[in-house]
Amino acid sequence: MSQQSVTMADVAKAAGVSRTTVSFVLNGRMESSIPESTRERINQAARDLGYRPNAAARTLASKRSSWFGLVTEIATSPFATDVIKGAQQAAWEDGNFLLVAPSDAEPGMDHRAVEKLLEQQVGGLIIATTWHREITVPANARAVPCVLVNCFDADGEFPSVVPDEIGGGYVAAEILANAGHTNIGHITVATGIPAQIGRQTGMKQALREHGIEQDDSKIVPGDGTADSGYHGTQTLLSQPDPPSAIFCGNDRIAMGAYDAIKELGLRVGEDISIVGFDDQEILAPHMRPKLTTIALPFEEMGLAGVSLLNQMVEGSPIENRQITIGCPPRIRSSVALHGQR
Amino acid sequence: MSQQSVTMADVAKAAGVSRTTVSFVLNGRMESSIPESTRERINQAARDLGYRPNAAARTLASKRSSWFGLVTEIATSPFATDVIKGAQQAAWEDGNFLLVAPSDAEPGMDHRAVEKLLEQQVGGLIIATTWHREITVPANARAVPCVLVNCFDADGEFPSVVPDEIGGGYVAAEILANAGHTNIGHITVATGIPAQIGRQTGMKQALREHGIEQDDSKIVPGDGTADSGYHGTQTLLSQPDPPSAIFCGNDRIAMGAYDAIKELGLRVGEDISIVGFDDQEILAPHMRPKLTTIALPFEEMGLAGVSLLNQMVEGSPIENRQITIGCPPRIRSSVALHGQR
DNA sequence: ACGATTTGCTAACACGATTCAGTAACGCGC
DNA sequence: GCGCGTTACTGAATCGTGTTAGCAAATCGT
Repeated sequence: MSQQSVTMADVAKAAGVSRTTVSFVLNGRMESSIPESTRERINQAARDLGYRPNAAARTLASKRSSWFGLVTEIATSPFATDVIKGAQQAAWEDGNFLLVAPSDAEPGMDHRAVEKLLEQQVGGLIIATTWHREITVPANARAVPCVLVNCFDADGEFPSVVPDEIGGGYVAAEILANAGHTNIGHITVATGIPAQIGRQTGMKQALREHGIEQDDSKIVPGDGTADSGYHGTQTLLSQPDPPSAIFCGNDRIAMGAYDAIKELGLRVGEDISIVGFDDQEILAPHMRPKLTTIALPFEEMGLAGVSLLNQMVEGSPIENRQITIGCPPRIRSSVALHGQR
Repeated sequence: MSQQSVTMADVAKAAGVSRTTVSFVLNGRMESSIPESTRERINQAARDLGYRPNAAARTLASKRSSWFGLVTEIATSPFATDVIKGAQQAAWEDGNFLLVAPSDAEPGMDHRAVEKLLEQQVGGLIIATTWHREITVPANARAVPCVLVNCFDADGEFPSVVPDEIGGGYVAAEILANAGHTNIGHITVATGIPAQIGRQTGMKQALREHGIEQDDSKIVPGDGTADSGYHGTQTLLSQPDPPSAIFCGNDRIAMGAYDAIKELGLRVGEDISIVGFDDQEILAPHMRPKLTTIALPFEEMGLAGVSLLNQMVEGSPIENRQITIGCPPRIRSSVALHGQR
């Protein structure tokens, strides 16, 4: 109906020049010598007619598209948002678009998603996961430059961007150590995944450097739920020498820990200090007291992924194929000074 | 480099037919009489060569694209995810794509976003917001069919999909009334927005039908934060005849309410019953006790939006321009029977 | 056995850009 | 007034597909 699309030819006619000239002017090709007067005339005509370039035609003719594909598990995640946001932002600034495809549910879905994206002529691919882990990349993803975000492949064939779990664990423990705590508990986020291994490694290192030794009984396995935090905390606090501080593997665990502590008649951030992990925005700043935690830099990871992809598409050499993004602490009110004075 | 794109012409040559025939077969045009044997030969050739259709060329030639544009505030929202997810799913099932553009930050951004999407030849637009409200639609959105999700325009020019706030408020109050509560408090989610007005209206209606009259002092204004829930609850419970149940305008308010109740030495779900609103997945099911709340149907709204858009694009008449999606209760453990026996 | 219909395909134009190769007009030095 | 370089453009091919119109051969009806 109102599909009265104005084409370059229309603009050309209106300005009294050829399509070629219009193309040069509108794309800002300066190497062709076209006087300011003509440029202005063409731009004016384009504006008057309400000219809107046809991206499909452009893609076809130039063999270069203005978008990247992002494959992610939309389903289970408040995190996906942040990755998308960061990637979106970076792409948008270069005039690029993000085509988001879901990789949920059945296996093989990701292969189909990549296939669909390739059909759309994406210039590059980002594959992102909601929790940090190893994945096997669908074979067809090799057709274009591809970057992994929050995940990695076994042989390191693909460049990847992951959070610095070790650094995060280190900072968490350091915060507690610096506050004077020497008896520190830890409830793990899960067992055997990069998040748990990294965070625990970082914690151990920080404690060692502060001359604190941590008994194995102070580390209790959790499963990422508030329930596991609740029970883990009960376990820790019922020991003969209960810790004065607990590093919780994630914010939900911290949430459960709060409940257990309060039920025992103790006060979080006074009697017992807590540090979480993830910095979930609808959780951590709203807990009482507000949770001190370590942020997972999803937005920055999405951003870094797109930057990396841009470099690859432009053919620049990649100096660093394994980018880790720092996990910055968010100091709030759940850690108390503990001390010997 | 590996851009060895296989075209229809290649498939045609391999199968020993013309390009036209390949196009017919691959698009499943049955009105042209082509024997099964030829079809099979062509399909085989396409598979062997790894043929992948070029969406840009297809869009250009057919003047119909396989994607919709979704404009949303990516930034501030765990909700955006769900809308995207629902829309994604619906679009995907019809072989369509969702092009997601951010409308954040500066005003005018949404206009630019729509412009960009139109350049990509989107066949329709969805404009979604993170909280239910009135918006002014960018003028250029009228170029293609356009549906509003979780928002609406002043004159109802555009079809919209919004949550049934009144129904949600009704159900929330009904849950409490049915449990035997007659003295019910309410902490509003904000002041003067559709969510507050609708939920409060629904609550009043339910209470009236149950023969319960609610004093104005039982309604305290909140601002959507946990803090306002905390203080609101203190206000309510320090009254001469404190309520036995509180309907919280959202889940974060409920979170604050929990803290206030526990601090007073009372037990949530036993001494005081709580109903929330939103059903934030990383919050409500993890609270202790698990929060009974009313869900905001973001995913369904995204889905409904795309369905509506599909109808419009196909030119079907729209029977219902103002779709409201129900807000279903999620019964958990924060409501206790209160009673006269 | 002959015209009419069906079957099985193909030629050719269109879509809206990009881009390479080329050219007409003009100024300028000598 | 001839050659040369610059300025200001334009023509035509190309990208990969959709789509209409039509053609040759096979089949059918009588």
